[in-house]
Amino acid sequence: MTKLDKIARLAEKAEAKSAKRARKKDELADHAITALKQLGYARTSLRDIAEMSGVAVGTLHYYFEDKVDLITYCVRRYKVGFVADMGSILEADVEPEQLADRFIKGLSLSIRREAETHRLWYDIRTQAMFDPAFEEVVVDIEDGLRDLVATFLSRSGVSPEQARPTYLVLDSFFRFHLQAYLRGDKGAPAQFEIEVSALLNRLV
Amino acid sequence: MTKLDKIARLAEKAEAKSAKRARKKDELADHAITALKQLGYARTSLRDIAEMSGVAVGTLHYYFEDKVDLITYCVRRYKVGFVADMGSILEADVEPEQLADRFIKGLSLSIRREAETHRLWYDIRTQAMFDPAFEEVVVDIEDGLRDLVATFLSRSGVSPEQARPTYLVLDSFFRFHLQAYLRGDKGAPAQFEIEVSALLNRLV
DNA sequence: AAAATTTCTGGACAAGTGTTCAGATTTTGT
DNA sequence: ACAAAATCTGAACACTTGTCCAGAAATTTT
Repeated sequence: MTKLDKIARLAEKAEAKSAKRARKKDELADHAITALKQLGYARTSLRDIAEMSGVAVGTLHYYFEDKVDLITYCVRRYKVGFVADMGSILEADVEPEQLADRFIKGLSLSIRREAETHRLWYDIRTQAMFDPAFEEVVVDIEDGLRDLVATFLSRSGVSPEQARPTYLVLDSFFRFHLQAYLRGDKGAPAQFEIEVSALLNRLV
Repeated sequence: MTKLDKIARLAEKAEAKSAKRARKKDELADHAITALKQLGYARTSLRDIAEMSGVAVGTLHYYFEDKVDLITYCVRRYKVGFVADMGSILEADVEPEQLADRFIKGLSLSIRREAETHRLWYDIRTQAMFDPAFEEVVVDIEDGLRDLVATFLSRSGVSPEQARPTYLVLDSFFRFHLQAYLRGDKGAPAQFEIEVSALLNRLV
């Protein structure tokens, strides 16, 4: 075995190790999200998360720097998943006329199915107004959402420079009907579809 | 002195007393707001507020039921003031063409001058997604804001049924540029004016 | 001036917070 | 099988939190 082989072997091992660590991190994050989405950032303690994850508090600090690190990791993880999900809708080979409809339906379905997770995003986004520690993750995610809208628009034949204002409008309606849904208004997602359709038809 | 006179006198006294109490409440609330807008809901303790107000913690509980009562009182108080301020702009006798411009300028000025107070509103609005105790005040205020937009639209000759969607759009841009402004982007209010003008011109 | 009421104080309390770390346990490498 | 390294534990620490309340101080009423 040459020296180069040894080095290659070691690098492989190191990578496998850090991959394992990353998997565990994600596993912990997933449990943390289930706690966070129920209570929100400020009300969720590390002990809540530890209990939910079935580990001791110390373990959390073994994988995450501190509470902020843990939470930003969680929010980033879930929001990346959301953007990917919505992105896959846009990738599907559908007529431009049906595209807007699919996109809107995907959003309203997400209100129904992931309402609690989305409110966590709004919680963190607001926290970022007070705590610079959350600025980076919020800007990153918001950029990702804008890009998502940009690809939607470009596939619908609309100038992509409309991406930011369109994202803001979509976000506003999304948030509003999410809020109504969380208050118990079961018709909110349907209402969201109607109102956003009307708006987008004017644009597209 | 008849019996009725006595009753009238007593009623007067009672009213004066409760008016004094109300004044003191407002005075405490104003101090509380200066603390809250700097730290946000979750990070502001009653001791912070007490120190800022120059009273002991016990005094706060003498005037307010609990922390939630104190905070909802504060938010309601400041937001009523904001709606009144913006409303007075709409009352001024100006041409419908200039009205939109004035309205938008009023909003962007408020980003500049009351950025920290507005972020407190967004903080409470988000808290309401987790804590039903904040639902009532949030719905009330959001109704007030929608009505404000409704009067603006009606004075601009636009159907008032557009009030809710228009409020949502305005709110979305307001929040976004407020966030940018708080991050240090001094040009955000001007950008807000440009983007919202473009949007409203299409509508009005 | 005395009594009654309102207003205010600040210490005490129990419960909770994030973080640390010595040591137990498990996994990995040889 | 042994040693080394990684993983995990949970008690301890130093603070902070909202709330309560006996009693002092100020104000109002008689």
